[in-house]
Amino acid sequence: MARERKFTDDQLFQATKQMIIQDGYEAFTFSKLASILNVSRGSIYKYYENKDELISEFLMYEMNRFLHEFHKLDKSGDFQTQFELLIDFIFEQSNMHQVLEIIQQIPANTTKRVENNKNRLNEYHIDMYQQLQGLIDLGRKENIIKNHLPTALLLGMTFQTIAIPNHFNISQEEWIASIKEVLIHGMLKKE
Amino acid sequence: MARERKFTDDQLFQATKQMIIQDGYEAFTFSKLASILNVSRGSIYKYYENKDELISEFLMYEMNRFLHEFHKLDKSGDFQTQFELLIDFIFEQSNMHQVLEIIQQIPANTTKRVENNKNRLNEYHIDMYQQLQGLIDLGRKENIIKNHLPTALLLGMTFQTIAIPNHFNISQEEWIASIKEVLIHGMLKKE
DNA sequence: GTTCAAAGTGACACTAGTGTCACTAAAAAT
DNA sequence: ATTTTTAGTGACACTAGTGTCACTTTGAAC
Repeated sequence: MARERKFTDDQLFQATKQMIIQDGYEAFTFSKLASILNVSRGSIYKYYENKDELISEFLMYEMNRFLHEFHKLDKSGDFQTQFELLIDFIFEQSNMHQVLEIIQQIPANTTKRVENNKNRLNEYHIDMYQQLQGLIDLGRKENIIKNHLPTALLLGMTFQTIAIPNHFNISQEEWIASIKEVLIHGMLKKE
Repeated sequence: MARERKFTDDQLFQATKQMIIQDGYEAFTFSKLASILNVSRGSIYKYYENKDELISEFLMYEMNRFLHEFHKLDKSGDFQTQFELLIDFIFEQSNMHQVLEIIQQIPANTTKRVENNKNRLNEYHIDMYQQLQGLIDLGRKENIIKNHLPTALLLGMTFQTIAIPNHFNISQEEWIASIKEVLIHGMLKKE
């Protein structure tokens, strides 16, 4: 086995996540990462040829973790129950939103490993989207969702809610309950 | 007046906008800007000490333009009319969303001119927020908005809708109409 | 204890950006 | 035509990052 490693993949990915969530893709550098991990920059190149490769591996890792949690969600209730569980889940995994946005920023023209990861990330994304589509379809089968609203919009609006800045520090509980209320029944009182 | 300028502020801001919308704050460089404007990098330093200063001036310019348009909106109708006009307006000005996000990314510890601009941008932001708050208050006075929903959330959800990716290229018209429908009445049919 | 394979290092050459400044160019004022 | 004033230039020194590689370190296997 030879020499012991000074850092695990988990440590590396955790540090990467923190850097990316805080400052975004561009601000991520091997230098900063190396200093967080207390190793020399050169040692990271033993495992990743460059930044794009490292980040694409990180995204695979995060995506796997996320999908694993996602699949554990209870799929037995009716539409509204499952929809509310989904929103709770999205808020539990709130920084996943920032992580997923990074996928778009990986440039083309890199190594095969990166291209490979990008393709697999896309497949994962489609897989997840299909499951969510299944949830909306359930609502349609129950005949409670307005027929003319596009599925893509309903999912988009749902996911986008986690990016709304809560400047006034309204409690998480009230915040989430209000989001559910608006998405499901709208902001206006019933006449 | 001496020698003629090779580029106007408008040209400079337009090029800046394009670069920032396409690639974000970090990717903006004096080198690229200079090459778009067909001047030497050095000449831009005649007007702006550095990137932060240039971008903060650009944001002032954009914000002024945006607020000017905003103030022209018809404020005479009832809540629902004005709200729908607001959403139409937001989509007309859709890249303003990306522009506003840049404000957060200007670092601290720069020149006084930058600090000054940041403060004024904040004031503008508050000004706009108060007007929007006025709109929500109108809805409350008309007694048609559910009382328990926080104003900040309603505005947040409204503004966030422009960032929803329309991957399936649903027509702008249908997209906006659906957003209005969900925000106002929710995704579920009335029982 | 020797060997050897993998982990880690730090110096090197390179790139792409920054900010400055003495200098040149051009248009307006005299 | 000369002067003045401002616009613009490009070379210079600097910084912060990249990717590489010969070399050192370490721990397990023999």
